[in-house]
Amino acid sequence: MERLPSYLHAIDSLLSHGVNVAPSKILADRAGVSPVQFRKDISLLGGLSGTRGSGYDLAALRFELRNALGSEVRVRFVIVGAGNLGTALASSENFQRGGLDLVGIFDVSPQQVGRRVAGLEVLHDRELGLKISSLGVSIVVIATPPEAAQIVVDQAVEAGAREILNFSAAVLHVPQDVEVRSVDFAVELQMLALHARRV
Amino acid sequence: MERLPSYLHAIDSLLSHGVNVAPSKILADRAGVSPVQFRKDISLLGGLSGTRGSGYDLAALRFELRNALGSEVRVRFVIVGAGNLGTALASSENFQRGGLDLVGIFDVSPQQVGRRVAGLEVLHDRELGLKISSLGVSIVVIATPPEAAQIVVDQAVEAGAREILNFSAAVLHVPQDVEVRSVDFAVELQMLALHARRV
DNA sequence: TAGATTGTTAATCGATTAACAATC
DNA sequence: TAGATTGTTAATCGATTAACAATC
Repeated sequence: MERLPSYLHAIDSLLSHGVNVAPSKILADRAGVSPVQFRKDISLLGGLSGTRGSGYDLAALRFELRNALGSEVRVRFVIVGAGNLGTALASSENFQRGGLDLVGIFDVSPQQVGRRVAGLEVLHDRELGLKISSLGVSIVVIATPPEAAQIVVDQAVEAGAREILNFSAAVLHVPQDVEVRSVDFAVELQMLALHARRV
Repeated sequence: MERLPSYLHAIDSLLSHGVNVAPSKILADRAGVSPVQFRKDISLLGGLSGTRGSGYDLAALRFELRNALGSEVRVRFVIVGAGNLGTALASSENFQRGGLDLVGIFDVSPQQVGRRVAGLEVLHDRELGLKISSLGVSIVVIATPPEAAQIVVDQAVEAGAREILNFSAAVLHVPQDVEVRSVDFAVELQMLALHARRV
């Protein structure tokens, strides 16, 4: 499931080069997986769009994928923390394919509040709860220092957020029905350091 | 294995609060995993340091973990891309526990080159290869736009890098003996969006 | 001893891969 | 038909969890 977006990306890239049909080998390579895994994933989707002997009709496959990802339904998210990390995330823009809308950026620092980032004015954290409940925001991205993370999450969940993407080093505690995904730079690095030392 | 750093973090935090012995329940909770999983992981390490009935001697456990992670051997890494993302990563500092040394930051933009980030002067990309081979850098963090990522990786691998941490949206191709870990903001968001739409 | 907690074995689960039959 | 390529079944693998015996 987590590979679907990269499949979609591979398809878009091929379509923009004028390719309309491609075998799993090509598609899988562009998405960084094995051809078998690609085919397995696609077949699990149900509405098959491959043709034995030639490959996949990219337009049909794209339709299937977008359907599976539910990309027509737009989802709103906000970023808390307008420092370097928050700014980088807000500016990345590649979240736009995929039906995602960034509708708010928050910070507590007077230096950040009022600044414009990615076309949005940075608001103070105290407005976070209201914004979440009034706009129906369900995803909150945490780009704050670890000390502030849990407090922000508690406010966000209280206001109705149900998915948290955590870029701080903090371990977050949330109710059962809230999903948390965490990205920890230090942990990722240490995994690689392990590999480096083993050699 | 990827959970070890967070166990270490939990231990350090408890030790600094004056706690010397703790049961798996407490430690696991702080690390965000189940007590069973914690015990399983620790027991897999070999040199056991838990006492039935009371819990783990934190100092001993810390020793075991640091040993397993090989934290005494310092590993050098560089960051390519000194934009918001690269700057955020360089400033995160929480990689320092763990024996990791940031020894270089690179960019192609004249506006970035010469600027100081996290105590280091930003160098031009063209110096990347030399720096990697002369300092024995094995980990390269990619914080460039996706278009530049593969080119940078090719240079880095050519110069001797063996681990890549990729924050760009590009799918990277490397030789068999090079390890790549990728963090894609858009993909993470889409996973959460999936969850949001399902509700 | 009784209570708490570890360490381990076996069961479960899910994801990946191998092998191959189906078919364009 | 022959070659290429998909779709599926079964085997494999690894990681997680449940259950419980060991023991402080």
